[in-house]
Amino acid sequence: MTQKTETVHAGEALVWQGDAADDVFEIVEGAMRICRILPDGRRAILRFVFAGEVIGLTEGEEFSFTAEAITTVAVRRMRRSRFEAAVDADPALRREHVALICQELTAAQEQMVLLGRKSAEERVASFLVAMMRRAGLDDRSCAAFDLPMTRLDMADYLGLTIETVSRIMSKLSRSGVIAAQGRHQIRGRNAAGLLAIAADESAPRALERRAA
Amino acid sequence: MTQKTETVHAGEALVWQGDAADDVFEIVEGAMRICRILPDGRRAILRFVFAGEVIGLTEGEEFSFTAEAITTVAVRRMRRSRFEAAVDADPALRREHVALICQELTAAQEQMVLLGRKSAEERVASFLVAMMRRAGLDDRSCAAFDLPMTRLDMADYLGLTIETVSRIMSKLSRSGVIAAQGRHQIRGRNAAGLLAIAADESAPRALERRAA
DNA sequence: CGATCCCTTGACTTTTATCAATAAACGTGG
DNA sequence: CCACGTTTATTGATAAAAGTCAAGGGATCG
Repeated sequence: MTQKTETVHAGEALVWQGDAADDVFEIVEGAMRICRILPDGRRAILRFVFAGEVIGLTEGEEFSFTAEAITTVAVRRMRRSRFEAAVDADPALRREHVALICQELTAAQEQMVLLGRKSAEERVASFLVAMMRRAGLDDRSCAAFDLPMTRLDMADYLGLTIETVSRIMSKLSRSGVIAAQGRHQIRGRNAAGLLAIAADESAPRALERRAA
Repeated sequence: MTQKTETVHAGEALVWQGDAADDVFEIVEGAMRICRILPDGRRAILRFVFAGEVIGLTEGEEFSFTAEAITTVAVRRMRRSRFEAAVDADPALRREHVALICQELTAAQEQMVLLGRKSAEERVASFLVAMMRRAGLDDRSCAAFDLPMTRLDMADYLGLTIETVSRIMSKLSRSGVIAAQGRHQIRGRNAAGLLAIAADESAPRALERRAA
């Protein structure tokens, strides 16, 4: 069961946009970024992938993105054909497969709201909240959590520039909402404050409900 | 086979964010918008849905969005439980189901790039190209196509304001790339020009390929 | 310990949003 | 079918937010 893993060093690519999508990968350890590049070089990061998550679930013939290691990464590689056959054969696996894709879609939708309608400060706060939760921290916790990616990665994920991200991180530190411990570790100091800044949807259903 | 359809009039909601997601809908005729609202009232449109497309494929317990009719819409309603059972029972249907979800995810990813990294003009041009293609028009065609949604809908979909959308539509008209025929119909006059403005990724793989 | 890379901060510019005033399209009823 | 009222869109002037350019400061890694 414990299959061998491959190592991808920080900064190296696991797959390139345009490569034949013959494999599916499970991240065993570390963090990766999923990028897409515009013709003139602008970069968008579609998502970050952490240990336990899967890359390549929904690809067609070719990968539509480049996947690069942020830290040293350990991955398990599976032949797509074998993977798909296994999923197809097992109803439980099938359900899990669909659930994973749906989760990815849900995350993408939240990101569209963030990119389309939130201010720079709200974007950074939302991102920090998401990272905090991913680390398994409670919304009231003040424990530290990692931010393995660079400011540039954050900027390309949040649709901002590195300078804007940096300024907002500084501002949040100054106002005591977070406390930076080096560049890649944050201690939440006031998670409620972060949450308030994030402007996250608590669905004001009543407000919208005018017509039947 | 030809089940009865329900009618949703322009401006009415088919489902509300927060409603129990007990049904799946197929749009038979017309166009809808899928919206999410932030607590302070800001609105994001996640996608537009046209005839032949399905709403509610990936929802959990509750709908995470509000679906409103842009034009008069005819929908076929299916009980989710029946729908899921049918999909689960038929391998071909299962594949189609997964393919549809993947398509939605692909669209969401392209939208993330648009919202995160494209200028206002590029966003509008990309949108017009997409609408042109959806209408079945060739990239060299100069036929007219419909834009059923309002400028506000476009703005909320593209992460812009109504004024910016309007200004850019005017600019594209002035420069002869499109020709407006009323508010809701566009004649492409120079699809290549639109395409060039759209800054769409033609994956410059070679450029990026530095490291092994 | 030194070199590099990444990040931070400041000054200034650009883009897009906001506010406000028309103007054009649409729908309704006469 | 036309006139009117309403809604939606356009345009202009101004403001705000974020981007760009540039200089320095801190981490981090051999």
